[in-house]
Amino acid sequence: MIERYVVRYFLAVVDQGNFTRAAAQCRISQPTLSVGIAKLEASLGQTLFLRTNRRIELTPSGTRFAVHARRIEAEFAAAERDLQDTAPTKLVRLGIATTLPPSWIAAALGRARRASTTERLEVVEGRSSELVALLDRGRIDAMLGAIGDDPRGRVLFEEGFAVAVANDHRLAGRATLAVADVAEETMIVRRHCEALAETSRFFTARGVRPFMAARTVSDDRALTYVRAGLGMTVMPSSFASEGIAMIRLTGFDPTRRLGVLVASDSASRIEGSVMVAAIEETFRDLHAVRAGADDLD
Amino acid sequence: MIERYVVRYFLAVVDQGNFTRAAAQCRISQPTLSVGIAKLEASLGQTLFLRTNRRIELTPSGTRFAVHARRIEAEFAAAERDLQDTAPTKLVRLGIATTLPPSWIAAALGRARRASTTERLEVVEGRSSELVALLDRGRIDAMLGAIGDDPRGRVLFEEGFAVAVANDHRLAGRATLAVADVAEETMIVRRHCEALAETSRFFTARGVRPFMAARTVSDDRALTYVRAGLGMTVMPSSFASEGIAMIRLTGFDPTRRLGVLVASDSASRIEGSVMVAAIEETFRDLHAVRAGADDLD
DNA sequence: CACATGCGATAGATCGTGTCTATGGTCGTA
DNA sequence: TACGACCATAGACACGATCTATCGCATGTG
Repeated sequence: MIERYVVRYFLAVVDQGNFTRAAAQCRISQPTLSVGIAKLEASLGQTLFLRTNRRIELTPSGTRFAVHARRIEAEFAAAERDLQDTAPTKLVRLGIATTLPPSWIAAALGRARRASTTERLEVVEGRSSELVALLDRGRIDAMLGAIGDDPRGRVLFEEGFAVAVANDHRLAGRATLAVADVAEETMIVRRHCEALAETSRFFTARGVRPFMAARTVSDDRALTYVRAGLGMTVMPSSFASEGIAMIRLTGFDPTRRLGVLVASDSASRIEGSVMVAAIEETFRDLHAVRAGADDLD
Repeated sequence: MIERYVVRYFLAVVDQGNFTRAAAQCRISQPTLSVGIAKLEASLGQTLFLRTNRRIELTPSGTRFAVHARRIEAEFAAAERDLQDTAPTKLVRLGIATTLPPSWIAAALGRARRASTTERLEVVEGRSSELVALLDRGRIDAMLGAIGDDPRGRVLFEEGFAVAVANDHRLAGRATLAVADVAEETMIVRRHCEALAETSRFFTARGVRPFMAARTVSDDRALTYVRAGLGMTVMPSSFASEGIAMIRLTGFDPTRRLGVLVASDSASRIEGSVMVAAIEETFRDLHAVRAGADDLD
């Protein structure tokens, strides 16, 4: 009996023309997809793809099946859409970590709003660790932020940390910085930073103790200080912005894994959420753009 | 994400108007179906059925979903049919136990032949135990016969054993027989009978030792002997036939479970087989008819 | 030619979840 | 009041969808 998931695998291969990319699109591993297609072919008694080593080709049977597959998926989608429309407005309580760039959050929320009128979004701010606690207590349905290696989480991307200096700073042109370069510099402490502990350990281990000119829990404030020339600070690479140069510090490479975490008991409600999907998409896109522009991580 | 199997569950409920019967139709347990429907409703954010205690009713959303569900199933079916038609003729090597009534086998094979022209059937005869061995060695794809409590098997029905006597025998009119009734009778031994061991144990345990007038491995021969008045014999109830009366022997109630067993490695090839399905159907029907006509088991 | 790279298939282990049995709750009916 | 018909819930189990690791096979590239 053909199940829907293999139909999705099949269409992914048709769309991507390649098993590996198709697997990525379905968010499964390549072997899983391979097995799935094999199973489909077995239960139809037909070969659907010709695997020449350079590219995948549809067999005649494959082409024929593609028509049905498209209709099947379309019909599922139609059913979901149709029923979704009349579903009572559902509330998604989303926690968003304050350590995400505000511009990204703005973009994501805007896109989420445009994505659906049948869902209401309720945003709760907080540090990632606080949000996880809220999630466990059932106060929010999902969270977006640093998720560490929590097995329940889905990673959207991973990013490194770098030193933010003002564009007119004497070190602004440098591609990388050594510890010695910053030893005599003035720094600003972002007290809420996920990598704060690791940062101070990094410096003390190397016998370096820069002067701390300010301590803040606001990223905006920290960036303002940097732009004003008060000092430099360590931030996630994604905070790159106007008037600021992000420079990698050699030997210092903690990373944070940004992604979503869904409360197990609200999983079914969140699953089909267009808004959450839109938000995830936005973050992935934004990261892709940034990663293309410079490659700090 | 709605999977196909829940759509099938949904349609079964719509068709049967009742969770319990729907579960039976899907060959799953009632709780499984309950959970499945609940899952479907959750992921659509809609109640699909009104469970009043006496009957199940579709909600408006349910009615709407039913339209899509029907289309989805139709499309899956169309895909399977479409591709099946051009699939290379597939060979189903089916083992059939000799302890099944020949008339049933004839009916089943006839219906199987009419069911499909894209499958070829190769029949191997043998005792159930021999067929299991062939199955394990990969020499046949499936077998039909007594399957005991093999967990791999699907039971079609269960039947008891009874004493076959000629219609003109002095005991022919009796509803049941006691051990004493047959103590002085002449019996015919069906050496290949699944219940042979149990039968002799039954008699010896009661200190009864009927005269054995013949030993045979052919059911036809045994029936002929019985009709000819040579003696009586113990057979599965399904062997009831013209000129023979089947009488239950009180205190003697071994049963045999008739069903199909599919080789695990050819499961995918057999799964969609129209012929195997037709054969199963035939046996179920025949058993139902017989069970309705008389109730020996 | 040797080596690297990209891609799909296979094998074995793991884990999620579909399925089961057992049981409870709620109506109707005798 | 007891019983039967029916669906929901809970906990256990088992299968299979999925994963990681690895192989084999082509095709480039120095």
